[in-house]
Amino acid sequence: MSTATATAESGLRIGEVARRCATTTRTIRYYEEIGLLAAGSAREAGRHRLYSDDEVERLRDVLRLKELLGVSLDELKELVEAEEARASLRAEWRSSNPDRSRRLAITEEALGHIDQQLRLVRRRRREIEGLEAELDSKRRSLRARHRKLEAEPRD
Amino acid sequence: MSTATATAESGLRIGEVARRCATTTRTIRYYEEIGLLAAGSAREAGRHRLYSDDEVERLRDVLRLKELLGVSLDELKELVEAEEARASLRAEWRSSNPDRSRRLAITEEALGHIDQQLRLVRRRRREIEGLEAELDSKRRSLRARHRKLEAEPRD
DNA sequence: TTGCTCCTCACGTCACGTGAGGTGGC
DNA sequence: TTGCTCCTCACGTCACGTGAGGTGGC
Repeated sequence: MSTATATAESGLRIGEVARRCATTTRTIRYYEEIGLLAAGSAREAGRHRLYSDDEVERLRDVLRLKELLGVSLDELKELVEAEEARASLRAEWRSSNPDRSRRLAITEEALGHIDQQLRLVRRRRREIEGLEAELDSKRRSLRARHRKLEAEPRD
Repeated sequence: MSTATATAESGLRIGEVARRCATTTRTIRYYEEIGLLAAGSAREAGRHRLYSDDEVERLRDVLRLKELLGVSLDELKELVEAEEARASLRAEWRSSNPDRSRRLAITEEALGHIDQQLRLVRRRRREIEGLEAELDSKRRSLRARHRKLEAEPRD
């Protein structure tokens, strides 16, 4: 039963990952090449790349940030590194059973990363809303003109 | 008194236009090269390009659409051509004094163009809102965790 | 006349697209 | 074994960036 929809057991191949993330295999390989994505679990040269569901989820998030914020791959890399820092903090949280003050510090750092992303996203939303408001206003005045014309007597 | 802030009389030079649109002279020349911008008023080769305030306004709109919608220059070209169609309709409206049914047709076509842009912008806004909602939810659960930790007894 | 901005090539770069030719796993 | 997807070069493309060398207008 393990066709394209392979289970987490074996890992997903790059083509299926690209399909699930609505991107291309070339893009995934390129991101690995420039160090934006980790080079998936120490594969021997020439062998197939395999990805876990978690890695797919991460890639999807990264692509969405790039798409919606319109950042360069350099800027994106910084966001991704922040994400990775958060991931390693989560790992520390779960494994090494840190004390209360360490837990507080971890939570605060994670909040900082989220807040940074939120600032970028909110600024973007406001810009979009500004454009939408302008278009709406143009539309309203056109609608008003159209109604007036309809009310005018036929010549 | 005509320094960088030249009046509409003479027209603006490309450097000042770039500054006002927060872009570069190279981008403006490139857009002209690929036919996205009209080649400003039949200039003899080698002479300075000059732009009216209207052209600056148009360029700013075009750049904002590209920036916020993340479209390719080919797709952008289609949007610009729709804008130009609207502009020539406005010209017809003002100059040739068309009759009522022609006026209705012009208004309806203009509404169509605005609606197309609005659809793109609204879809984009919804995508951004989705991302923002996810980040907000992550942030809330982190905040909750943080408050719990603060309430915990010091160890 | 002196600066400053403009002009046109033209090669460089970023973020991939697109074959060419070959190997690997169900 | 047969297909299909994968692999690695490597050159092409889009949207500009960045000088090189020269001319134009206040």
